[in-house]
Amino acid sequence: MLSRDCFDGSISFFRPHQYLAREGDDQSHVFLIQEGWACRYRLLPDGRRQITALFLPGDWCELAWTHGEPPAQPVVALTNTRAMAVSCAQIRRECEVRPDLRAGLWSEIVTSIHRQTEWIINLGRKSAIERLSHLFCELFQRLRNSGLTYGDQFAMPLTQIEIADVTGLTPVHVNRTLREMRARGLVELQSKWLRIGDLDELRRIALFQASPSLTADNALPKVMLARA
Amino acid sequence: MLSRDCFDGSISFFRPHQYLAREGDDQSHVFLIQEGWACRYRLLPDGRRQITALFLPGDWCELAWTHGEPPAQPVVALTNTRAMAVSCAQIRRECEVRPDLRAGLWSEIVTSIHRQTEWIINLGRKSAIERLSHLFCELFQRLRNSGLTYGDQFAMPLTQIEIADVTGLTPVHVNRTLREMRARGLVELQSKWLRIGDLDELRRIALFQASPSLTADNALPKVMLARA
DNA sequence: CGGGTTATTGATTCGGTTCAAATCGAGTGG
DNA sequence: CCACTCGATTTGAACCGAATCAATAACCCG
Repeated sequence: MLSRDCFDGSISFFRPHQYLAREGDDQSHVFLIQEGWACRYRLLPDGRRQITALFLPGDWCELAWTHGEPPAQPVVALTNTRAMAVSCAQIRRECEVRPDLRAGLWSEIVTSIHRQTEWIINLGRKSAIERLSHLFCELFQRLRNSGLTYGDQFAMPLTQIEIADVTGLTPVHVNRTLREMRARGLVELQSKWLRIGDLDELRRIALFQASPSLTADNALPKVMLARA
Repeated sequence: MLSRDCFDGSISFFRPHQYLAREGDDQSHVFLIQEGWACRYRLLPDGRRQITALFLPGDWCELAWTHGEPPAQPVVALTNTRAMAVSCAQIRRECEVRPDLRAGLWSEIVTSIHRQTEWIINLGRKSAIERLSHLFCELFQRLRNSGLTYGDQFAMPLTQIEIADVTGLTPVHVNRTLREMRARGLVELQSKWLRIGDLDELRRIALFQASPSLTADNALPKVMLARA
């Protein structure tokens, strides 16, 4: 996993609600999340909010920035977060001479595109319970690939408000839907800890299809930057 | 514009509903769309459909495939389509020796990520009229950048059913919303031709923010592959 | 303890869906 | 030129999933 490898960069810490990047910032570095969760989002003028990506341990926070593109949206920590700041210039420099690194970064960005595509399907065509089921399947899979699940459970720091902002629902309806899911034995969510009651059924409801590259697990060429 | 440059590859033609790629295909080439529209989509078991990307003239159809990743979703032509098939192997080869090409492809993929992110916001948090307004703003901007608009009009081959599959609505409600938009003088859509009545108002309703890289227009490093 | 988020539940409303049917338009063939 | 078809568009009516409004309870942290 990415987070266990050695990279060159300084370690940064963030508190909940603290910005990793603001819209339009001149971002000279990207982050490799080591611990904690962060998200990027868009706030509409009237207060509606949509979270457009979740960053979990092992994720790169915004490879898009590496080539000079400024952040299109703010990125904010959801929990206490530890991340390594890696210089964009360094990444570009290393990429010049290391085809394997280029391939690895490419692969990471393709993965993030797949995830976004799934979110589009989720938001466009699924019911509330399908959306929540999908979200939990995705989180379980991502965290499991990073060794951050414990049996059928994992730490789930999102509030119901944040879950609503991911799934395009209202907090009230998230609450009701969670109650139903609990009643049906699908999942149990309490004190920031999520237990999967019935993974198969959850996947079925979510219409979840494990992405090929993730089932053939860790087949993804993993990105490494040698310590300078 | 991409479509006017010289690339190496054979020209393919597709009829509406014909596949450019199927899910999981071993895709040895990508397409540079020269004329016509295509889309990628997911079909849910019960028939619900969500279109997850639109490919217009000048677009690469699925740079994600270049590094061996098979298509995660089918891509189908929406109109008669002419496209150049460019070998993935050739792209990878050229990338090895041409940093400018790498940068160009990177920039293209970042643009597509931004578009996907906007769709997530659209589907997650916007009303029907806001979604349609956004879609039309996006199409207008993309086509204008390719010189395919004529004053305040452009060819819009999508049926209302397809518009529904893009915006996550039902065809019936798309129809009603279009009627309202027509009544308010925002847009007029007839016989596959769309006229923008009030672009400023349309943008305001859509909560549309022109992407920075697109307003600084054609500032994007344009991708070129020399004819071999 | 106290104040502020977060979670929960009820009542009501509403945007959008669903079902149904009529209309329109472009082909196609007689 | 007309009859016929088939898809796309348009409109109506009833319904429903989720939003909204409102109020309380639980929790967390300083």
